[in-house]
Amino acid sequence: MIKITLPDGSVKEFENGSTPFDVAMSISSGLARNIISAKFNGNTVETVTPLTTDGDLVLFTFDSDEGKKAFWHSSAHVLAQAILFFHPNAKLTIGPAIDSGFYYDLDLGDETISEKDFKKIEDKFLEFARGKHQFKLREVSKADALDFYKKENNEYKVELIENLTDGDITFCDHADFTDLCRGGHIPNTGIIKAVKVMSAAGAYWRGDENNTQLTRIYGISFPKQKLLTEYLELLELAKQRDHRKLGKELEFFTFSQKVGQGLPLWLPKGTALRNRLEDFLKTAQKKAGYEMVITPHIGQKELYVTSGHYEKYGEDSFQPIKTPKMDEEFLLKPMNCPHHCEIYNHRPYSYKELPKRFAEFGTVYRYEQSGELHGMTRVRCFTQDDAHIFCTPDQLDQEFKEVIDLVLYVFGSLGFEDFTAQVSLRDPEKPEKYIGSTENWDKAEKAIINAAQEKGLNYVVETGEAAFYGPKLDFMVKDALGRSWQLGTIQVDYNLPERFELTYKGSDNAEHRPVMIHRAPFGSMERFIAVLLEHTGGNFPLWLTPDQVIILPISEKYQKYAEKVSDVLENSEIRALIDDRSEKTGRKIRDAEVKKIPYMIIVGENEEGNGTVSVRKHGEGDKGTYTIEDFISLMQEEIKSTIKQF
RNA sequence: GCCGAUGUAGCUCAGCUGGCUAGAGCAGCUGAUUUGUAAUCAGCAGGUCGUGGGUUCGAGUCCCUCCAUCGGCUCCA
Repeated sequence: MIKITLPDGSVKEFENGSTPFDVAMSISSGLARNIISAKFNGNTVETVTPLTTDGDLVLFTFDSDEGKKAFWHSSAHVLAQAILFFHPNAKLTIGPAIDSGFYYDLDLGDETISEKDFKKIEDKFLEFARGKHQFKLREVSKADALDFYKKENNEYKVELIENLTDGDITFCDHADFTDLCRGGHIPNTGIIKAVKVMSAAGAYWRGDENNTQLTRIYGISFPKQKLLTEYLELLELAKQRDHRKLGKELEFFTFSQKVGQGLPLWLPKGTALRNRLEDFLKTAQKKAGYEMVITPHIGQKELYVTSGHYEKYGEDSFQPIKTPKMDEEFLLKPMNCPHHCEIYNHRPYSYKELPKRFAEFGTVYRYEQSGELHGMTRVRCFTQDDAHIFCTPDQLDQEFKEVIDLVLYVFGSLGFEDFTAQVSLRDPEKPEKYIGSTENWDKAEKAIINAAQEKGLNYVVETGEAAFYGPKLDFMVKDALGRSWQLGTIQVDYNLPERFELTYKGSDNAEHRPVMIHRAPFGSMERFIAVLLEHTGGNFPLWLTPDQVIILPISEKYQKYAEKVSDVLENSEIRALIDDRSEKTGRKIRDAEVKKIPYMIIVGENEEGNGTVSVRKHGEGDKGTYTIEDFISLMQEEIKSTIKQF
């Protein structure tokens, strides 16, 4: 007999060799029907794996993340089986579960799969699924495994197996399909009731663009048709919050083929909102001891040779601007730091003057690959809410922590509670990707991790994600479709002070090197506003929204009164419009609702007579009648409650 | 840059396997209407069908080039 401990702490005895399925059966047959995966002593096991020791067992249904993972990973096997049916010569590579669904990467040789083929693949998938084939894991020796895939001429699997240790290799079979796999499957294919092939894309083998490009097929599957329908409806809903759609509808920004790819044009309403955001940060930064600076949009090539950017990116960026003078070349600035270093360098500093904090809403130009451009979240011209802090090594910890506070204040004020803090370190295997000494990198990485820990941030560490000049602490937020974008960023840099020979005079009367912190709480105005649009669906906090109130006179007769109300609001710094079209009130309300204007004020005979306004709130409807003064206090209260002081 | 898809009026879309002067709704303009909590009515105007080339008696429709956009990959100072 073995003792199995369940998550609720209860311990039960079972025959040696019982499976997670047997355990589930002993609890209820309903649970047994629904369990699709299990963890034994922390390791993922199949529901049919015999348990031979005492231990902790967790059972998973589709409702848990682990259950979904097993479900989708198993679905990837069936997907590969269905694709092989139509493309028998395709070579399998890998097929993992992802956050929503799964994919399988295959080398199709000369064949292709496009959207037209999805339906038949789905049909074949479901046909195989209905066969209720069991997933059976079996151990294979390294030699046999290599032999199997060498016979199939599958160099990808051979490469994978060569990196595995003998005795640790398993194949998974279901029906006539076999795949190299370490396990984590659902009991049988019959549980998969619904599948949707989402898209086909190219993906490089092992994520390296020098390798063959494989065909990646994305799919998602569910144990019930209804869940698939709901998922697809959710996707449709998410599309309604797409910043590209909302940005167009709300007239925030546009693009022009004539101006050029990835070069956004900010329209008046978008500009108004952006300026308001900039003012919000300027106020906080002033309190935090920053000083604003302004620098040119171009700089001599020499500037970037000094900074090291030219060597790193010269070939892949906007090419130098020539002048009538021979050998004179300027580059559009891809970042603000070199300019800020030269601002620091304009005079000597005493340690007593540090830290110096130079801030600039600096517009930068980067030649992003054409395939990478994406609405406002990835553009070729954007404005960073940049600042560079020059401090003594002793001040670094404190400064870094204060910057974290500022970023958290900005995120908190705008409702980004659901973010991930990511510490990006260098890849120790690829030192050629980075500039600067190992010693400085060690110091910088340590400083970031310390600060993140002391601030109690819930962070993840990503190796190899550092900038080429230093490690970073990034704040990642997801868009409507769940894609992660880097917004706020804080970076420690020992290299640029070195390269620009920045110094300060210490108390010992000797020259010392300051440490530099790059930081941008928004990241860039473009990306921040894009993600904010997706989060709010265009319904911004009252303080930020371009038009706060629209006044709707019932007819021309009340135009004068509408203007009077507008003037009073304007005197109280409330942004109001008047809809003076000769339309019915219902129409004006509809249009104002579509424009997502937070408050509508209806004025007619009653209001003019009593000096009042009828208030309607966006998305909520009629709020009743207020005196103008009461309405203004109502607005001011709401504005105050949505914006905190730093 | 690579893989797959898309591109018709300011916006959203129709236009079957190539065949009359390319359609609709919204937005716009003109006129009527003077309106009480999500679309008043009528008329008008608006497109060299992304670009350039080709096949054909004939191309929005088929083929190729380029451009842009979308979903991914790689990249992201």
